Amino acid sequence: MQTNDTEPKSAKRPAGRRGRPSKGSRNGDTAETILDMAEDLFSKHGFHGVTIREVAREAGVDTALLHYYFGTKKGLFDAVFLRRADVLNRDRLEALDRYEAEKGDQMTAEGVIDAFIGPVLEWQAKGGPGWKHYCALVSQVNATPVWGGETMTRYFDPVIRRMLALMRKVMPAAREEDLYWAYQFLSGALTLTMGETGRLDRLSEGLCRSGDLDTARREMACFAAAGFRAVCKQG
Amino acid sequence: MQTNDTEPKSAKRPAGRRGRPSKGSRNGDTAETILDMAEDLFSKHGFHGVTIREVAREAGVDTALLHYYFGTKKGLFDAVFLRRADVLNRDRLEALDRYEAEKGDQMTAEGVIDAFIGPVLEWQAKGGPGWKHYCALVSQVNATPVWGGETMTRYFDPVIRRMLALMRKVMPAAREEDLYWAYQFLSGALTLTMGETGRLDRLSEGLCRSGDLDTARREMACFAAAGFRAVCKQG
DNA sequence: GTCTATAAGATGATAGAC
DNA sequence: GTCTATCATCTTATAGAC
Repeated sequence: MQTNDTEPKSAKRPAGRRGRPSKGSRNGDTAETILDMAEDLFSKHGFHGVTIREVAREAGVDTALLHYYFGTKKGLFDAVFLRRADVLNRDRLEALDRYEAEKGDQMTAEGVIDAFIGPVLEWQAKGGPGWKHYCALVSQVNATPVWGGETMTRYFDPVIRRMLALMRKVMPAAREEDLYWAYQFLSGALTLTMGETGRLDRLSEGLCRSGDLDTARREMACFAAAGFRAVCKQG
Repeated sequence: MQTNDTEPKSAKRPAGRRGRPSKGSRNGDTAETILDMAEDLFSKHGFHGVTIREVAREAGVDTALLHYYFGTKKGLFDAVFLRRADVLNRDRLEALDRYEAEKGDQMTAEGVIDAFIGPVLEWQAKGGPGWKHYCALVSQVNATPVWGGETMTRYFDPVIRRMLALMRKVMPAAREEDLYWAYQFLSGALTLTMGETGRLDRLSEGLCRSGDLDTARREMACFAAAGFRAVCKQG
């Protein structure tokens, strides 16, 4: 229905229960449409702020169908969260690997951070509305106590560990604690940017746009690289 | 009930409708107890994840009383959010003013940022559980689309503008866009830290603790100051 | 696969007694 | 101030027809 999400790579389809529909609604995949609508609504109102009736209405189906595909409301949410996590993880690991292979011991903090944040901001900018919604959802989950932290850990820790491994090569004398704190600040900067809340636009009275993700990427790499170096007493 | 919130300054009491209770429950201020419980629950589950019945039960009163004091559920939420915002804004403006008065044109980026984040992390560390809940709540609201951004703007913009004004004095040649982007990254770092989600603890396998706010303050000032300088091409 | 019908309970809010 | 009682609505979820 709105999944024009085929820019950097190609999406997966880990549907809640089945894979192939065949008839009925004129579009290709009903489960996918449900996920798109759920993604949109969850990203705007959070898990508790959305009812499965709203999702069903937006998707043009009955609530019973959501239960058929995803079991429970939580099952629907998890399916939404998982769908793009795989794509994101693959692209980010690939970007970090490629960067290391290219530069070897010529790597810089800027380069590592750019490889880490690049795929995210790329999808957010060019992946269509679905990806924008997904990024906003991740931004919210990251700020949700207890289960939000656990969810982020479960899905995204490997990429973060890979990034930190590269950063250790760039700054061999860095203390471990400093690296972790610096990562936390980068994480906050990235997830807030993924929210595109429009706060920056209002604050700067239109001078900056939250949606200008090329600028965000450049500025964030510069800001965070300097931050890493300072905190880790390097350069 | 749990408001041992008298460390840096003293709290205000902008109760929803009345000021003075007189009899009934053995504690001093019923409305304040309701606010404490609502603050706790909202900070853990978000606005939609909490029912006024739960708040009433935790506070040991009937739901009708919540409506008596705060009108609607949204009214209750706003009262929670406003209660400590005044205290926070006063302290932060004061800290920035004091820093400028002390240092004049000897100010540094580190110093400005420390004055900006100091009062927040101070309350979070030493203000008791109520302040911890409040900080986690702000962290979530900051990541909430549309109304979250508007809420943050409404309550906290003056402090931010004051901080940016001082930063302009420290770095007179900085471009405005760069200042705003740098602020956004600092904001993300600060609000994520205010969440104390425990994510850092898990990621670092216990090496760093989210609740170690003295370290957070020191590292954040160092990280963000270097970031500001780099992005604004100064120093 | 998709829908109708409905169970079984929770929700925000109000009127009015004390 | 505080509670009891209640309304009208909405909630997730399931059974079963087509």
